[in-house]
Amino acid sequence: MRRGDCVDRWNADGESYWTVTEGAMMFLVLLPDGRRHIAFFRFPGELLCPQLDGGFVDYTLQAVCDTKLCRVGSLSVSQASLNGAQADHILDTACTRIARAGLHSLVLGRLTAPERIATFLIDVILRSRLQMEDGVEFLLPMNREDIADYLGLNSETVSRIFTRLRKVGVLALPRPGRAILRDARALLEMIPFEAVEQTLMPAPRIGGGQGSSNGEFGEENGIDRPGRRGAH
Amino acid sequence: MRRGDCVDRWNADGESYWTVTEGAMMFLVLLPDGRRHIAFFRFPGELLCPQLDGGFVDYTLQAVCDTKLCRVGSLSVSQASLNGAQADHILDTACTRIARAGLHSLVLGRLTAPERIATFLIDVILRSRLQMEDGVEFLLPMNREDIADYLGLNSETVSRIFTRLRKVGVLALPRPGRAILRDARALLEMIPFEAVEQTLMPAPRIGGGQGSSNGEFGEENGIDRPGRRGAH
DNA sequence: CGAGGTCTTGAGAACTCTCAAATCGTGTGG
DNA sequence: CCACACGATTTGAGAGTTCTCAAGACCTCG
Repeated sequence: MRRGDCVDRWNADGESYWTVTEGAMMFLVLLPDGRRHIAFFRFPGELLCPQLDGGFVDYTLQAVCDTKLCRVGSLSVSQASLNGAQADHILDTACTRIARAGLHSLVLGRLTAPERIATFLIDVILRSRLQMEDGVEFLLPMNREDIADYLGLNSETVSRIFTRLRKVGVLALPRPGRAILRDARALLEMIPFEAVEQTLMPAPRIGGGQGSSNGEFGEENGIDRPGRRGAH
Repeated sequence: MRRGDCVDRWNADGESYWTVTEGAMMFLVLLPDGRRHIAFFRFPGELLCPQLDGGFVDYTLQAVCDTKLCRVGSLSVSQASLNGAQADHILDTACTRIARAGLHSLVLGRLTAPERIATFLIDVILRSRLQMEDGVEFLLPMNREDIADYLGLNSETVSRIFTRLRKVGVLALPRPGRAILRDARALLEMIPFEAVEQTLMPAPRIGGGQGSSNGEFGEENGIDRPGRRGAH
């Protein structure tokens, strides 16, 4: 798919789901008066599933850039049709999304524009399975307006902040769609969270798959208890 | 419990969950620099469950006012320990929360202060199982600051908008903690959504919820490519 | 090399916030 | 029962961040 191509209501039969293989997808909401809002981006490896993504009356799921999807299955997200491991995986994905969504509300409700951008960049890097280290290069396929609509800003503000980050030496933007982290520490210091990793990449919370640092997929499904989680 | 009382990390054993019986609870996040954020409120009948509510490193679950909780059980939210109906219910709750959270992101990211307040009030009324009709009286137990921290505003702004709503005859506030809807139509017209009920009160989407009347499911299929749809 | 779109930059406006003070309401103690 | 004290709410004035509108620069693609 190319930028702007849609997966229309993306559930032919109400049950299909996909993963992103390459590129990125965005979930776009358009208000009657034209305001635009992007509810989330999905990167390679992440699941697209109507039941776990929905909640809007009007939306489209669009490709951010050249993107490939892989149809995982036509699966009723219901206990009746899942085996235990599948059910736990679905449920864990759901919980991770609740966590992410809650964090995003905090970002939109309480962070300044620069803080939102910094949080966004760190999130992109971590979800790309990269380290927060100087020199890492990462994909940033969405344009300024997409980022703005995701962060509750406008594109000019996003642009100004990117410019500032470039001038301060935090970030380099060698070509569109691509970015290099130049000063990881400075970027981390821009955001008002302490436990960044745990905050942005919530650990699985269902069925005990505790070791995985991969927020989106808890491929483990043992049934032992991780005990109390979170910072105390 | 009285206002401010906490359910500390509310999962002694990591597995308990409750419902609110009376009053209201709020999920409070405090940033290191003192900024306050309320991720959600829970009203009577709604479920409190760490796995389905979490995602923050630091939070407290506090009573908004005099509140009673009822412990539903000590239940592992995992396929292994649930029967089919329970699992579907948990999963459906999770999906509803994803939906709500997505909507809340839109509210915080793209709505003006008066729109946020109007959306909030309508949400409170609908979740109290009341109709959007002139004259309905409803509980509004949270104070201005709580509302502000939930909506990404500050308490003075909330207060100003409430005052305006009172003067315009949309709302009456006979006593703290209680409100009367005077002009339902006017309140509805303040918000930029069309299908208010479906937007604010998402229908169940697990286990047969699919065929329902809202336009959420079951249209055409799969991936379409209407050329490029991103550019206007 | 030209066209179209994206990104950048600037100037002014708008909305919301901050700080401050007055008012209101409730609970307490005399 | 009344006075007082404390917290919550309201209101005002000014400041600040972000938005809007606009124009120019840049880049990619044909």
